[in-house]
Amino acid sequence: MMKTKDYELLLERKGLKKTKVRIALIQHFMNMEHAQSYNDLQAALVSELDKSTLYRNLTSFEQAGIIHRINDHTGISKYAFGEPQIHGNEHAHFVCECCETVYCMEGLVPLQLNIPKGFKTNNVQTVIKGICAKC
Amino acid sequence: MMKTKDYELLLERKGLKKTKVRIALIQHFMNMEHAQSYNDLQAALVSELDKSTLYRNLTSFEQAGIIHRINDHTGISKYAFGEPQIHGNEHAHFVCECCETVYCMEGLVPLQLNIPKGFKTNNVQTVIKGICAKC
DNA sequence: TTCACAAATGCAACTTGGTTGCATTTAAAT
DNA sequence: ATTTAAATGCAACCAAGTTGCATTTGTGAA
Repeated sequence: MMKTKDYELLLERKGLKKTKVRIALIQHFMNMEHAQSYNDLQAALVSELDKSTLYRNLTSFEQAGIIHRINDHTGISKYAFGEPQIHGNEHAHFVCECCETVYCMEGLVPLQLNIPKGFKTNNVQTVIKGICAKC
Repeated sequence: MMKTKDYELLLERKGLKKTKVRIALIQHFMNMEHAQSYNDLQAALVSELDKSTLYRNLTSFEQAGIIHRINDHTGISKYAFGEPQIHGNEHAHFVCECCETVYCMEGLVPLQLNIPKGFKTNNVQTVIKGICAKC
């Protein structure tokens, strides 16, 4: 997929400084296929990363479109590589009720709702709960 | 719709004691057309209700199917009268990006996702963000 | 009606995800 | 090498929600 050093190009393109923390973070996101919580990240990035630094970088990355934030209805935000918009529509997320892993589901969400008059839809977010292939 | 004292029948039927707090709570839910946050409830139920009592009752009510909990992706749970299951499918929720009001949307959510092999879907929750009729 | 018991309440203390203010450090442009 | 704005780390903080425990209250049986 991505060549070595592509994360540096990514940071450059977004006008973000290439700091140690950011490079470690972005590499980790590229290696993980599942969404990561704050705790996942803190545990994975061995070198005791500061809480506020981590959260601030997650926010920067999200704003830059490097990662997207996922709310899996546990109240705890998770983050995954890539922008939420795929083909102009948001993708759905699958939350395993057993292992709590969050998967990004490719494929559009065809949705025909009867929204009442006067309501303007901006975006639709779908969370699917169930049991994943591993459980 | 509901006759006077129906909330008492509701509590009885669910095997819940008819306490002052519960009667006030359930009446409030019946009068409110929109989802209520902890703060909404605390502000509405004038008689300084205890935090843990309120949360515990919200949990009981949810388990009994009197109310349902809604996650509108702000990280703050909201609660609305009624069960989430309508015709065997969960209804969608509309969150106004302006006034933050959460509306329960009637009507099914027809959904055709390509869930990968080995994934078992239990339920689907949809949050629609946009601008409501009042804003 | 009263008695007894389980369940509900209220209080305080705690947990946790996330934020903020500020001094120090560092990336990178000149 | 110098400068400067942005990033980091630390501590203190905030808010949503939970827990343990003593007290009160609803309810069913005597």
